[in-house]
Amino acid sequence: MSNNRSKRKTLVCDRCGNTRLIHDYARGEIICPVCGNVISERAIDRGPEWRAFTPEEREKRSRIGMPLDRITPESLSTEIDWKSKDAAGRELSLKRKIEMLRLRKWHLRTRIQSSIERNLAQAAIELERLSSHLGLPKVIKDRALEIYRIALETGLVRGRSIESVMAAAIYAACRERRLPRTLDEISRYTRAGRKDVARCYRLLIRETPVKVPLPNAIDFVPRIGETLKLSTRTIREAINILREAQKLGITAGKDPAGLAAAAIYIASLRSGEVRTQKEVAQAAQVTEVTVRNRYKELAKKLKIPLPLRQG
DNA sequence: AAGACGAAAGTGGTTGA
DNA sequence: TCAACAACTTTCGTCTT
Repeated sequence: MSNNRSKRKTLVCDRCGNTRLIHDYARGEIICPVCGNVISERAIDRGPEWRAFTPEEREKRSRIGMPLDRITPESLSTEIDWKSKDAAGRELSLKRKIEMLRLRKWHLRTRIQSSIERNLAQAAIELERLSSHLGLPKVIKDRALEIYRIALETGLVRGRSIESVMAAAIYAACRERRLPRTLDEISRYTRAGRKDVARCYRLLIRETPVKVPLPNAIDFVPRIGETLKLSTRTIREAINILREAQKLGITAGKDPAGLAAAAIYIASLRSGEVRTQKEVAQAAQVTEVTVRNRYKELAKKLKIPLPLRQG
């Protein structure tokens, strides 16, 4: 298939010579679908070279984790005691006593402050690790840290891992900014696992003022379209299909990624930039069957005549 | 040979008693 | 806490191009 969008630099897999490479925007990588080679131009911060399909596998194969933290709060803090004597046991002057009182107060505050700061510092490391895996832009990272801070100040982190709360914060930030990342994608890189992250996320939504708009299939379209290297015209068409579907109210309760995939599939057939169900399904991270079911449904309800042929 | 199709059984999450 | 439930996945045999 010739590439009519020749602006994109043609890359060749250096292992098998394949030229049809898949751009994985989620991880900021270019991947060879033939041999699985990763041709990322960004040499740093690749995803793991292994793939895991079950939590057990993930556990077994993961070699990374949180840095060991031997610096406990106790080992760092000092105390200003309440005796009003100096080191030599002499009584202090009143002026000096008042000063010491102020110092103590300040010191105590600093310690509480610094416990939050320490947690945040740890969380920031985690954020950096996760977002480099996911290729997140700075706005999302900033917002995620903000949300995390809110969670921390609400006391949500206590008893939970920094990792999973941070993952939840990232997920919330992504949805808030309408840059959809699935829970799976985000939790893939955490030790905690999807379920834990989901629980933290729900808690986050319930217990804090952080509000997130409902997931919208249209938000998924650009990313899937990009992955499939579709023209903006086709992408726009897919969005229009979804708008129509939403007007008819047939999108409720359906996986937005599946709907987006179906709309893209239809649009691709219509525009002649044909993609197979398999390709679309892979890009949207749903199965072929779901694409099929959704697109049949959309075609029927929107009265799009079938079968669709290119042209 | 690859893609599309659909049936049937299985899975994980939600809801409501 | 349990069962019912809807949406999605897996698997597989068949049809179409």
